[in-house]
Amino acid sequence: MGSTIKDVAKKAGVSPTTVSLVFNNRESRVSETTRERVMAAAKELKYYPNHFAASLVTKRSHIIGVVSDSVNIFSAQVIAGIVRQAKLQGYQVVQVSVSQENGDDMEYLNIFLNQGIDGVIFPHSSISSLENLKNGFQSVIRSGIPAIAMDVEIDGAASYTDGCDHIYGGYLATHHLLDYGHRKIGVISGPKDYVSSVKRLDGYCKALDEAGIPFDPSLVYTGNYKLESGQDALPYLLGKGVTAIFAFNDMIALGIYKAIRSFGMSIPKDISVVGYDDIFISDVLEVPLTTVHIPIEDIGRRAAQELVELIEKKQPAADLKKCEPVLMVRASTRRL
Amino acid sequence: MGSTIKDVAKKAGVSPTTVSLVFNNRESRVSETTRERVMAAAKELKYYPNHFAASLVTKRSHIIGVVSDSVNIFSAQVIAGIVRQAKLQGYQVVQVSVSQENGDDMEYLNIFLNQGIDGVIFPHSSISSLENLKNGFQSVIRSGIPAIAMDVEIDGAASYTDGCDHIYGGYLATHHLLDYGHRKIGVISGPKDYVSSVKRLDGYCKALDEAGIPFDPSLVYTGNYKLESGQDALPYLLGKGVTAIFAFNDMIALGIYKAIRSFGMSIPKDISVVGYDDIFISDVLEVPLTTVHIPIEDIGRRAAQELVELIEKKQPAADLKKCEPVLMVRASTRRL
DNA sequence: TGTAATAGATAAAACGTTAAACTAATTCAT
DNA sequence: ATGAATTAGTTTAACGTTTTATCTATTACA
Repeated sequence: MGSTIKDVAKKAGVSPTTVSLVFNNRESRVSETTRERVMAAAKELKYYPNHFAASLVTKRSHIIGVVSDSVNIFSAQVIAGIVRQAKLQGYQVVQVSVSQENGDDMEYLNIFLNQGIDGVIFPHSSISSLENLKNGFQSVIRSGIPAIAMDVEIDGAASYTDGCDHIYGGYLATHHLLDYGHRKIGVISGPKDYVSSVKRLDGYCKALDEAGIPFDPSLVYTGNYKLESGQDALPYLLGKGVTAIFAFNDMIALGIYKAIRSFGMSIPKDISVVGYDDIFISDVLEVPLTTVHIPIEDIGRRAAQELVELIEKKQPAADLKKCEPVLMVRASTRRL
Repeated sequence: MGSTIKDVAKKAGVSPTTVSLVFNNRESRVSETTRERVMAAAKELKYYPNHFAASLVTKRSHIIGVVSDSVNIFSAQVIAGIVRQAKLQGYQVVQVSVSQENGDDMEYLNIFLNQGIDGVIFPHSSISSLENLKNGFQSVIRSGIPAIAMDVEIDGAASYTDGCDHIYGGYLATHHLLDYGHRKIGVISGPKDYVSSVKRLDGYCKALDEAGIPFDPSLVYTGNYKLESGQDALPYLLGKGVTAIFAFNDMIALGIYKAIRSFGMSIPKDISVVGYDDIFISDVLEVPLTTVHIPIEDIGRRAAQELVELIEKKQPAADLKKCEPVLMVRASTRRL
């Protein structure tokens, strides 16, 4: 189709290697004047490097994979961030879908890896089964490709937990409820292996501790970050006599909303609710949701940045400073 | 890294060409016995073809691009469908993000195209500015690469409108409201150039016509499929004295919800609302939204299928039969 | 029986790039 | 003035496929 490096070389009166050098910014190797000559020739011939050819020899594709078997409103935003950051750093993002149904998908993943992907991200809760996630991740690790599993720690490998201070986030939410006079505060968490969930719980405990309230494990319902968790947990927690609930993400909070309605009760009159994430939905509800805001897209960006670091420097990035969650007080919590 | 076609050839006692033949399913060219021998050798050596090398000579990458500058809950689902279907047909999907800010992004798009993408999809409302969408699309078309712009018709080119019968969908929604006794029914549409919007309006008119009610253009507010449209349009339509509103998507309906609340009014007491799309949110609201359900992911799948057809057969797919929207009657509409 | 057709396999030449090793010319330190 | 170091560039050989044309048996046919 287009013109090749040779055409440019000929036109500029240099060797193909020189053209290559120019396009790969090995500035030290080529003088300013030839550099300009080459660029001019390239522009005139509408030359764009053929990445496939380059990949063939460099063994580097500048492509990273995002593995998922489902998208939700949260992971979609994370992925958007990954895509954006990747582009900035000269990488393309391909979405590798592994459908949860059939088991041979990890085989598929392997094939995929062998096709020259530079690195892989398993974004936040985008694989519905933890078992699958771990298998997939381990399979990638074995293949020697840099990989990052967001939010899940897997045998201390190149895993990663997003750069947000979720202990603080959990603290904020809980502190707010305590401040409003609540003493029995229920929790609906995410899965136990999710770092985000563990940390939010830490923050919850910390706030409780500060207020001199003993931690009661029976007030913690282990959910799965999905709407159903909220629905299922509500009756249980109501039974425990809580006056407020800290939902570890907004989807769970929505589940509470849904369930509370079916009981003919209302928020925040009968119960106060705090969510987490601040997905756009929060302020669209009849009773706007009080929630902990985190920069979701940034989290994706960080992951991408981290991965590129891993790919190019062969080592984890010097830790970026964590971003601070901020509490958005809206209408779903009330003073006792 | 892995083994090459030559290793397999050696092990199987055949030439590399033969191995290639086997892996490209040129069944006619190789006997069953050698075929098996080759496969056995390949499996033993864990051989996977190197796509970059292949692409270099075939000029085909088996990669399709999805161009977007933003994701929303709807487009995310569409994209998920694209990814899934693409995988099924042996294609990978890369997300090309074009940020709305700077104009030289179409330049970026060009570079990208020259890197060997087989086809491109501009999914549903994933480019925020129509102008940008058209520019981008045209730029792709010029480059000669098969392209599909979902929902927008662009100079009769290889564009595409999703396989849903939106006229019928618009009819369903309107008919429902008429059935409930509403006579003045407002509309908040999507952008004028969106096929989905035009069709839904057609359906609206058809239903009105059937009921013997003249079409009143002043009851149609042109929105942009976003929440703000709903908020902005509500006062206007209320002023017109409508008793019901057909929002052309659920986001608009959410905007109505938000605005109505601020007026101290309520749904469906003061006004009936029908949405469109049935994004998951619909039944999570305090007043579950009556809406027209369409199979969003399928729409993505179809687009992918269509594109692959275009790529491989060089012609539009024989038209797949359109999918039927179905009305989900919930609580946001009431009998007058 | 001899020739034509066919099935099955292969050799060699691309595809467009980069890496490694090399050369020539210039600069620099002593 | 001499040799070492530096700068700017080139030559050559990969990288792992597919394609085209070619070759060799084998089978079919008259």
